[in-house]
Amino acid sequence: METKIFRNFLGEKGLKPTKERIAVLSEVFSFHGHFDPEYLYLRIKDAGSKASRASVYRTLSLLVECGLVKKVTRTEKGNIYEHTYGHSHHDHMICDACGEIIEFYSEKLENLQDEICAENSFAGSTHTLEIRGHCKKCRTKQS
Amino acid sequence: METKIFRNFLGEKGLKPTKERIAVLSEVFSFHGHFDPEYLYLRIKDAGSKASRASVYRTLSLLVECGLVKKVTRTEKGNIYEHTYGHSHHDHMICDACGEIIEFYSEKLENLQDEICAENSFAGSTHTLEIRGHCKKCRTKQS
DNA sequence: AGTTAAATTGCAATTCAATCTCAGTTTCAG
DNA sequence: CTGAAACTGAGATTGAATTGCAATTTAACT
Repeated sequence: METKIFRNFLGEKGLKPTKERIAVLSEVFSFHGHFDPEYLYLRIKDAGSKASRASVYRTLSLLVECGLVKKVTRTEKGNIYEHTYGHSHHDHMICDACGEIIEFYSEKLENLQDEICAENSFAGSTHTLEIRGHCKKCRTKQS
Repeated sequence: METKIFRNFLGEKGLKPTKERIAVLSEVFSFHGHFDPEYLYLRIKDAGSKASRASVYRTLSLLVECGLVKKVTRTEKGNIYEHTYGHSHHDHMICDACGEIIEFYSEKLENLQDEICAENSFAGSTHTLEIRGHCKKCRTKQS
């Protein structure tokens, strides 16, 4: 399914579904969780496919452009991505103590953000909300 | 006031309030708005003070560490900062076309986030919300 | 004021993610 | 099949950020 979407996207842009691009695509969807370009590059090699770092970067941009992948955040070590197809939108809470990442979703929150965008004549397309603090476990451990 | 806070912070860490550090500090608080390290470096030069790029970067880290300055976001062109002392909490909308940064604050949004934290037994301390899209100007320009 | 150890600076070198260049390769429409 | 256009990989390049280091500055203590 992802493949179909990607091939469609490429077709519409006059781009070609090369082995390298498909290798990147399949690897991105072969696991769950966050990743950075280098990690992905190594996984692709490991999987026996081949695609240079340059191709990984180039393909990643395409995947983001067609909405199959999202750039989650930028760290001091580079960009972090996650695949989004088949996963609904969510935001993150990150525990400063143990690093646990809790995903959450709130319809109300989404609507409120739309309202705020409208108030500012801003056409919002994506957002990132990251709440930092302490998770239940670490809260009690503290006291 | 900022100066007092910063001097205190330096004192506690056994660091020295050098001309360069103070020059960076004053320049940061001499204007309102967002900035990147290079822009700050040029402003300092312009103001007749002197501090190398290295010192600007090093001092900026200290200012973030002591809470007077906040790293707002990371763009493809580098980090963006803002001074926080004397400014209340707000979130950002960033235009993908022209890079404009719009600040906003919503009481409702804050409350809603508190609710969501409570639902997840999470003790939230800070958050970052960044909405990306197109600002009014770039919206109309597009069509 | 003078001395000295520790902190600091600036420059240049370095790092590292990301992008670009370009010659050789692959794709696919006709 | 064939050729034009699209792609690729390797290495060069970019640019923000960091670091090493010799020279300089700071400030605590005489």
